[in-house]
Amino acid sequence: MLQISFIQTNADKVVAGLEKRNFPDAGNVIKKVLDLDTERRSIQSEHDSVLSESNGLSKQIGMLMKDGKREEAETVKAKTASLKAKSKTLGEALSKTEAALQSLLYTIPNVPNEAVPGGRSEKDNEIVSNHGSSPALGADALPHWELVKKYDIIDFELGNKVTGAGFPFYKGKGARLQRAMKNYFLDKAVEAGFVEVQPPIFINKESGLGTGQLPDKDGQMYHMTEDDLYAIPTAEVPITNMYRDVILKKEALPVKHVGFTPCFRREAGSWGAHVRGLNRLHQFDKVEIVLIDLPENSYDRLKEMCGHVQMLLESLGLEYRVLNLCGGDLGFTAAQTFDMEVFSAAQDKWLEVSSVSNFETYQANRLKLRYKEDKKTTLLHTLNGSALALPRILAAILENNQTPEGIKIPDVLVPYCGFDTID
RNA sequence: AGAGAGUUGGCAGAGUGGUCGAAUGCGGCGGUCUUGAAAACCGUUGUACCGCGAGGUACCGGGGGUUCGAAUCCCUCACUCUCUGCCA
Repeated sequence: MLQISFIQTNADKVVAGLEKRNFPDAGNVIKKVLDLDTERRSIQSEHDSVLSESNGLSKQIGMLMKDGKREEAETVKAKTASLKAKSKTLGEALSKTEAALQSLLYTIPNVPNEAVPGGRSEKDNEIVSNHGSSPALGADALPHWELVKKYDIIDFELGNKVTGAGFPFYKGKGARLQRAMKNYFLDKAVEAGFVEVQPPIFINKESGLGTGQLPDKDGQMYHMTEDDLYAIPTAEVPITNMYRDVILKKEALPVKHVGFTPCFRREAGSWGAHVRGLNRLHQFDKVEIVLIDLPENSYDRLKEMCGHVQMLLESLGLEYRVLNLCGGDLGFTAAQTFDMEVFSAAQDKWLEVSSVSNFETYQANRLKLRYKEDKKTTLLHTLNGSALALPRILAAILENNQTPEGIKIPDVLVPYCGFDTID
């Protein structure tokens, strides 16, 4: 969430930023925040001074008891009653105000970076660049959901039977190709200096709050009520939360991690005819890169991470484009996001395969992730990106590389697969 | 899952109702000494909030309670360890 100190000194900037996101009634919401904060401070001052007085009396009582002056102690004790009542009232008022401020802050998204274009929806995203090209497919070209049937490499019906829609089975060369991509993506990230981790795929409430999935996206995660755990929607959550309540030494920066996990998304309300096959799933595999660094470096790091993702896409020979997300399409916690979309030729569609974001201090403030220098602690910047999400890459490879002889596996994956054609 | 024992500052580890935000040791930082280093010695060393400041408040696993006063007593939850059970 946003830092209250930042809002205090940059109220206009915050309001303007929120308006760029089309956040409703930004001016009034920010005013409410500032009012609550003023109230909080005045209550705390008063509360603290009552506590201070009461602490003083308690100490007096202690000393009197020690000296055996029991009666004098009783006299002082009588004085504490009114203070106690006062401190109780003030304490309750303080918690109430703090809670109100906190929950209001939780509803406020991050302020977009200046380079984020204005706009309402994905239609307004800025296309930064186009790369590569897709093959001209014949009229008989099949979309991937037909191809996977033809070669029997993914079984959606079986998934329906065993679990439900959006939980496919990968079979034979389909499963092996998934495994190949996973290993290839992990190896490339490790080469780029990301330290591999294999995190838990369930997380607790604190972690959900730390990276901002809670309370904002409560309904989008699978929730196991028996143990009050959530299935992760992305490895970002457990990996970034490794650093919750951590004060890093400056020398430890940048922190770079990569992890492979399945990701679980309920996708409530976003199901429909336009999301066929692998385009949208409840469970999918993803390799995620996470980076933590000093505020002054974070936008350079964002570029580096985008560069890494682009290198992967180029090595796979896929046509892709880079989008600078507009304010209206930006995720709740992000200050700036670049999406990478690959062209899936047979369905004639761009598929988002990576989303690389800088959260600036928004997550760090919730996580209490800081670094220390000369006795001063400062919030760090967190970033993450997909590198990459597997199913949509698979969809594009299947469609773009289909030939009469079968589906050609990109050269870089052949050593990982052990075969060069799916036929 | 059952029984028992625990959870204290970066780490180790005292502290069982009152000047305890917390002894001591180690580590870290600064200094003295040294050609340099080590050793020794001296000093310093948590986080957040409020306050212009002086200073104040809170935090001893989380939450709640008893009390004028809680690291210390009570309740509750989580986690760790030991034994038993179960299990990839």
